[in-house]
Amino acid sequence: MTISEENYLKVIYHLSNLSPKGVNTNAIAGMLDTKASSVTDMLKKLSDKELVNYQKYQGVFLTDKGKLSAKMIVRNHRLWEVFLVEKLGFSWDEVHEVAEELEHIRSEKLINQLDKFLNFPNFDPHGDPIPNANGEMPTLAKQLLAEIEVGKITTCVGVKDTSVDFLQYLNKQQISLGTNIKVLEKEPFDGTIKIEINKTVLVISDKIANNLYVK
Amino acid sequence: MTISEENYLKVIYHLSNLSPKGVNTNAIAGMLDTKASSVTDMLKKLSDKELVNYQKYQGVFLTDKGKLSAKMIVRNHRLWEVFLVEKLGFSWDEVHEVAEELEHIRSEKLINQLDKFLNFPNFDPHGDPIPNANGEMPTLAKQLLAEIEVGKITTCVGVKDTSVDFLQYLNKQQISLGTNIKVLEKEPFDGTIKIEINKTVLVISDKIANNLYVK
DNA sequence: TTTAATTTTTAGACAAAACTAAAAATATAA
DNA sequence: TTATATTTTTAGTTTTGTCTAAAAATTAAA
Repeated sequence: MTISEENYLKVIYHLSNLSPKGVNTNAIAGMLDTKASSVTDMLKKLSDKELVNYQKYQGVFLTDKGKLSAKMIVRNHRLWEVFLVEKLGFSWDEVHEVAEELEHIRSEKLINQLDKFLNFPNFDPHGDPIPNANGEMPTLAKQLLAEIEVGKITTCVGVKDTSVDFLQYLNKQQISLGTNIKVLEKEPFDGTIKIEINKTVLVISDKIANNLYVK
Repeated sequence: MTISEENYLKVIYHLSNLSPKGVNTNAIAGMLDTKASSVTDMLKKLSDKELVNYQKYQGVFLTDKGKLSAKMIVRNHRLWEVFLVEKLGFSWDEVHEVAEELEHIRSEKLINQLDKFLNFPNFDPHGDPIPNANGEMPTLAKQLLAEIEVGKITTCVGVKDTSVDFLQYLNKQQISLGTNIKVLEKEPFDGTIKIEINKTVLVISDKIANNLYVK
């Protein structure tokens, strides 16, 4: 499997969670920053290899084989992210780009030994679950901060948006995985929320509250 | 720079130590398992990028720029080899293939943090020197075992041939970096040498003795 | 339901890096 | 020194993954 094929599989995997009735050609093109015609070409190739079920104009689905391949790439990506943060001192907003390259290194032994070296982590630095060697995903009941009632205290366990801008905003506000957050007040008019973190009171927008996972 | 370009630079770098009057097209083709015509094409491209000095039919030299690039690839390769052995439990005959992929990951921060994480090692698991971030190479006075006088005790510090077969032969004989070797007897007729390792007496061929570095 | 807009696919082309086969240059041997 | 062998280069293809432009299918709107 080429790196390009792996990137398509990964994107289709992520998109199929959002659109369970077939992933659109345009959506894939958007994620990979390429043209729809290129996507069509690649879907034919992936289909020939039985990694996807593809019918012209009808969107695409991963086969079981394709899904497992995609999960292994996600596993690689997330394990490398843990390594970069825990062992090499990267911050959570710096790891994505490098992990995009490292995820394509082809060695079962490498990734399984890395997993062991990191003590079989269940979640990556953004709180996303890491598939195990069989492709099984750990689960964690989590909610968006926007859904928490006033007065409750919760703990940050993940981010929905993993963009550098959002992560750096969280750094600035001293919010990271494990941070305790108390919901003080919700403004119905615009959805802003007043919260308390480490004895500091802070007002955050609904956009922030809808991208932070808590438990 | 593409991965292919990097591989050419690396090979030219290794070969220029052996043939200081310009590296042959055929030699490069042999190392990269490709055809001479492909090499010619690539030499033109590397020449356009000022990574090599290339004159038709006259062999090729690395420019300073090319030499530094090559050293950085070698640095990456050897640091990853140290990581694989020291942290992930690989043996010295298993690391080369994976390091061939890891060496192409493009991130200054990654490699410099890895270097730090590994405690700035000077030599890789085969005893080869690791260039520092400026491209400077540590040196170590070493000799081939074949050159050692009868009666002397030396320590294994490296291998010249890093092939899997040779490394596994050494595993079988319990020879690794740091092993003490006493030269008991040399047979002038065929160059075989009788040595003592850990109180065990062993006869090795001249081929072995000419591929083991000692100090 | 017919028309318009959007999405997707096809057809044909291109760049990178390889290949084959033939030509040119260099090196070796008679 | 001429002839032969070897090495290297050129010329022309191929494959992978991309692109543009145009055609076809689907979806949305009048």
